[in-house]
Amino acid sequence: MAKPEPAPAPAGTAQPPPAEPARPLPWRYESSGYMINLAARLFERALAERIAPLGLTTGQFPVLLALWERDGLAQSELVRIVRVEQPTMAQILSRMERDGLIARAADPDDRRRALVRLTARGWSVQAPAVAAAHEVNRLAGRGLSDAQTREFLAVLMQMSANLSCAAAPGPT
Amino acid sequence: MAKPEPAPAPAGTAQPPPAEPARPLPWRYESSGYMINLAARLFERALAERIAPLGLTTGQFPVLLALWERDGLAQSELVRIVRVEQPTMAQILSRMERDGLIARAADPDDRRRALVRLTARGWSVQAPAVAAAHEVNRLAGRGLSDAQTREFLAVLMQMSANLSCAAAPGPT
DNA sequence: CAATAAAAGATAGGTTGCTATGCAATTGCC
DNA sequence: GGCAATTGCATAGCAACCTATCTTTTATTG
Repeated sequence: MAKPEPAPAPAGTAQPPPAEPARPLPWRYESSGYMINLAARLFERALAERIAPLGLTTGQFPVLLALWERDGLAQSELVRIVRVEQPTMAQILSRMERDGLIARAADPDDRRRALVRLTARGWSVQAPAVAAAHEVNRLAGRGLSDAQTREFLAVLMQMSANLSCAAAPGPT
Repeated sequence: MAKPEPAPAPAGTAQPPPAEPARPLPWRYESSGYMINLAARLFERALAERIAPLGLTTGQFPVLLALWERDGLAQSELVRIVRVEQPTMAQILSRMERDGLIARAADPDDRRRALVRLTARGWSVQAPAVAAAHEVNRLAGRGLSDAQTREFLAVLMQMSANLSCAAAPGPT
């Protein structure tokens, strides 16, 4: 019947002695990729429901972070910063323009480029949106020490770097 | 001009003395949610390009893992195991059926339920697909000790548990 | 037993991600 | 100067997520 399987008991926490014959964790829970994917979806859901009242979506968030830090970037620069593919960025920017968060103006120096500028509304959501993101991070990190969180972030960075410049093993 | 920003140097690795005035890392790199989202996308890309030759996609992978472990599950059980919403599962199963990975048969005991069974092709991709996933995990974890990886997985589980039963703070 | 509630699944519509492709503007090279 | 390569962006099409809603079947309950 396949038990409900509602999140494996938080590892590292003491558990009552298992009445069952110590069923081993399914393999997936020892796979970094599987667990990262799961955690990423949970983070996204948690953020989505908190920024929806602001009229924001999760995909817009990294773009806003970049623009709040430096307004007037071109699409190609946002692509490099946010690290999504160019058509993904084009699509997100279209919706942000539609929703009045940004405006695009042609770059006079290079007519191929379109500079992205925040509107008043784009600026106005900064404080509450950042607060929502902080709250999700705080909630997720409950029960973890600062050292654990820092080490966790360091591992994430190492893994991202490992996967960044790693195409599939070419059939040499 | 916004520097290229091609992956922040892998933290924990020695870096040459910064010639620049020690520009602080943008805030996003200290956000668990941001970094998990980034890592998850990189994992997904790496897995996708390795299982594409098998005719598989990343969304099908968790479903296959569940079915390889126990064939003949109902859609609702897969939903609980894989932890996606029901319409997402329905869509993935439709494509898997279309692609000849699974077959759906009505449950004689409950005519609402449709039992999902692997086809011969669904079984045949198990070994190479699992090997591909292992390779991605191994690649991502390069330079990390076993202890680091275990601690990393424990943190991911804790965060997933924290975010699982955590709706937004009701406007009480 | 009949009416209602709950559960399983399908469908519609939206966002985010990808690849592949096409077009226009700029750059490089002879 | 002129032609090719590169760069910036848009579009089409698909997969994987989501919420909202509907139908059908089973379970509950008065």
